[in-house]
Amino acid sequence: MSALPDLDSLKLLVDVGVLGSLGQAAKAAGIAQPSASKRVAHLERRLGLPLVERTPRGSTLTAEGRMVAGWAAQVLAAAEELMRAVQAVRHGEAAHLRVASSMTVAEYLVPRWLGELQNREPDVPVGLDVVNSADVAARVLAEDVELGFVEGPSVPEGLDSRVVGTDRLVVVVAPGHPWARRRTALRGAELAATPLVVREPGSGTRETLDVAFKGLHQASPRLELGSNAAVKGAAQAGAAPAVLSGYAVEADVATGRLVEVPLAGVNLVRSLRAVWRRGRPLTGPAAILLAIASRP
Amino acid sequence: MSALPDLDSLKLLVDVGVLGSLGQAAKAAGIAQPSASKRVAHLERRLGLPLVERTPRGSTLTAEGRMVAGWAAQVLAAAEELMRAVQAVRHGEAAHLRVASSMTVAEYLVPRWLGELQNREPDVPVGLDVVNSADVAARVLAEDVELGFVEGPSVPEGLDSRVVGTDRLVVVVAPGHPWARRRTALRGAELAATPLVVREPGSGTRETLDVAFKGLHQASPRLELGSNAAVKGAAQAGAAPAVLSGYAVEADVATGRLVEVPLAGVNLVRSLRAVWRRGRPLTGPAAILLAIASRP
DNA sequence: TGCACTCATAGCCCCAGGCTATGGCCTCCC
DNA sequence: GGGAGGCCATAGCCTGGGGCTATGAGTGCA
Repeated sequence: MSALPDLDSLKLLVDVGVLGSLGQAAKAAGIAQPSASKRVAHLERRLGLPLVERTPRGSTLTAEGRMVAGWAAQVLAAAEELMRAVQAVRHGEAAHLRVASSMTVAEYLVPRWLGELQNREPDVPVGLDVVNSADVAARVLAEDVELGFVEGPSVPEGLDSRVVGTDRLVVVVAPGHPWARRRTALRGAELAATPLVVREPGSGTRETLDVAFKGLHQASPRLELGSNAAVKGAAQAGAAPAVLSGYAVEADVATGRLVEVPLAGVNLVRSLRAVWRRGRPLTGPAAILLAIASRP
Repeated sequence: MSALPDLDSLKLLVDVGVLGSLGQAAKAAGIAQPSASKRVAHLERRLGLPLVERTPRGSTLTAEGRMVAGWAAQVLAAAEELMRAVQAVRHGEAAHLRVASSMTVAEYLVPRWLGELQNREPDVPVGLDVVNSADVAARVLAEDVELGFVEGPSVPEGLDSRVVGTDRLVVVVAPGHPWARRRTALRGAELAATPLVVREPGSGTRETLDVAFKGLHQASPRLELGSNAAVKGAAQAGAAPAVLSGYAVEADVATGRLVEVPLAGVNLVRSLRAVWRRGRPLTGPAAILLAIASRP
């Protein structure tokens, strides 16, 4: 495990690239120029690459520096997404806009929408509750929150809704698992009869899966775990195939930590919906957020 | 700018979730238990959320903790991708497998492929050269590297190739720009006649653009910049519309920092190809990497 | 030739975060 | 009932990374 970099230093590097000098980047970071100088030098030592070309009239990134800055920007974007989501979770009380969401949507999509909302309306504090789908509906009905996001096809009575996306449950295995090399699509019956690593009963993911398996002979799960991360971990360790939201495994499949198994004959697509109280048209920030979420 | 979190602490949090106790997570991180205890407490204070439920027989994540751990996992994945890529760039000398790639592929796709290669063949040090497309071809021909990745349709003589993906140049503007609200697709002629923020001549991105504009009346660029990050920055600042690889702006569009403008009547799709010396079939790690990259 | 800008070095200082040692709490088992 | 063995938190010590200021060297411009 090759010690992780330090986000502040990465930010500094990116800023050097954008601003053209160590001193400017230091100012942007709120530190003195020599500190920035030292930090960047430290980063160069740690990565073992020359990153910055110093000249008496400014600094530019080396070829390596530009590459590293590109990757660093990705890391920073993810970190900012985290901070945004945390803000929203924390500001539950004082928020001008209150949103409730079930887990998958909250984890992978809501932070992005909130990011754009913040771009357009920087002054609106947003509160985010993450609960299960049934509770989302209850909160919207109780007018605890203006807007909710839920998974699954059923829209509880008393709510208006709009589809804002779709999620596909996928089957993933560790790269070493026999199914990783499978060329023929897996049939629903075979999947149902296999002991799987799955989310716990009551979660939206599990419910979708159980509905899809209705009528098939279904083996008991190999493991039931309470978070997407735990399920992924178990699957990576090779315990058994796992079934998870496509959003949750996107990055892992892209980087090869998990392999997606092709699937046929079983419908694991579910729509993601925004819901709000019927006959109570959305206004202000809630309307903007819905518009953002509805965009293709 | 709300101070960035610390990756080691995030890793610790994720590990607590997976391993079920602070002490275990501490051991995994190579630190003593009280240190981990303090770090996690510190993280909780900083984010303003209770993250961990401590009991005398272990610790589990709270609801908030599971959410934060989910986002943290995304950040950590991006950071690991960075470290992998840095390793590959640095190990240029001693590598058993040498790869050259042009910028866009190197920045957004190669680290992922290398990640999977490392999963399958942990002991192969990989060297990565990032140069422009012409140089990639030269290095492959000179047998400096076994495998190259280039953008664009032209395959230089003497090379075999396989398409491993496609990239689409997209037009993006700051959210405040008039085009951000445009409903009708932009025509090629209008785009060509607009002063744009673009990459420098000689870059693959610029070349593709110039080819697509051939025959149209073309305005001179508003700005020419040497990296995708710089172009994005200028576009975000509202300078002018920018044209960039879809991979480069994916995250920014998703989070609303940039808005993609629909485009019609001009072909900005280019294929990404793996190239190798003709008549020199790939073997060993190079063959595996090609197989990984070729996967849909 | 001075001024304005760049960056690096030197030297000081402080606290964040590491460590060990200890104690409370709970469960399991003898 | 009473260890034993997990868990965690607190206390107190110590070190080093990384902050700061002050300064000097290099370059370009007026």
